[in-house]
Amino acid sequence: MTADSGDTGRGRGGRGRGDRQQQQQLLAWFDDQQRDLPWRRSRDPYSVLVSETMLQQTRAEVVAPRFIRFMTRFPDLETLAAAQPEQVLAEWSGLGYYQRARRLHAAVRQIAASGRFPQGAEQMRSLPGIGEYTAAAVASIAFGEEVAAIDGNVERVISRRLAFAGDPKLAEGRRVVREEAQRLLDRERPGDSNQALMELGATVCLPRTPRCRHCPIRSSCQGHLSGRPESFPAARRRRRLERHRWILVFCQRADGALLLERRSDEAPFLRGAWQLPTLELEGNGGDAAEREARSQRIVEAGPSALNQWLRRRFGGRWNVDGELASLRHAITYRQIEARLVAATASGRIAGESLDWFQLEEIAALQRSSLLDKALERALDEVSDGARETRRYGTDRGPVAAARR
DNA sequence: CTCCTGTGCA
DNA sequence: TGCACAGGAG
Repeated sequence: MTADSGDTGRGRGGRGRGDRQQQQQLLAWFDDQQRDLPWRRSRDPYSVLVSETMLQQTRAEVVAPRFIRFMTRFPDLETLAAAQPEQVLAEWSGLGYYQRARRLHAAVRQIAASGRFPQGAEQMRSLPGIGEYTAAAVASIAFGEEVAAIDGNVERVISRRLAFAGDPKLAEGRRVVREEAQRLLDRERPGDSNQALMELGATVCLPRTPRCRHCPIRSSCQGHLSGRPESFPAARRRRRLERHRWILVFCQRADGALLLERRSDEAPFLRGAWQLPTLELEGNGGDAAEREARSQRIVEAGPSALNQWLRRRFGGRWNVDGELASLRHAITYRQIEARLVAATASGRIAGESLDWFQLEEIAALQRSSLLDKALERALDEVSDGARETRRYGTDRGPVAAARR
């Protein structure tokens, strides 16, 4: 549903005249400049499915001879369906990603059993190994379905075309890219439109060095017009920040010794490091009891609940005196928001990974900089007076000194 | 969204 | 040796 009923605008999902012109320029370029690749000689859905599966993981030049071999050995869907998995894997050998070969085989067997190749992208999606991209590619190329096939190349081409500042992998970016890719589809030749965009990405709109002078649609490309096409797509955000909320317990004995806890060797990070006794309220650490504590929201229930939790975890009797400070600490993509509380303990404290240390001994331990940070803050707060400050001195203190 | 898979590259 | 990639799956 669209188009040229006199409107030049680009209402959402609609097509303006400019789109039509870009489509034609893109197709003309593709007709003229496309590489001669073996899978482009047939629109048979099975053949398209095989090539798309191979191309998911391997460059076209490498795939070309292997595709020919594969199609010689398994020329049609029924032949492949009848083959043993070992035969298929043997033919796939050297291409890697054997799980994909197994899924292709399983999908082909399902299709053969059903007696008919699924006619649309939507139906194909339910087959093993066929995701959004592959379904759209096969449906558009083999069946002329008007659906954009978005692979990494298309994502880059469109991001540049729009000078899109966001991350095309994220939900909003995916939507933006899909809508624009959809606009560039020619209704008569959606398969060629899709392939043209992918070809453009593979040969012209290259990741590092776009060759804009060779691009058939540069006149409408915002990235090109911006003068810095290579800066799109925007650098992908690093791994999503993991947020952790911890409570650090500062517990100092009358003789000045501090209670420390050694992190498990199986901890997701900071393995084996000594730290203040720590409650991990949020994050993926902690043992079973700790996860239970989280689920019961014990800490939100107040200090007495915290006392109980400490007793359960470490034994003895606990009394949380108050909050000393809150601090932030970042370790690569993990961000720790820590509340530092002071507590006193009495009775027998249990645990093999729990021990008392004099301040001078701490410097020799394996510890994270979070411990140092916390100790400085804690000693600072606790001293609360010139005499005490001189005694532990955050600047001259053994911990700070050892770190230098 | 987050994880996973092998591969290829730095 | 660790990370980026490129899709699919859960």
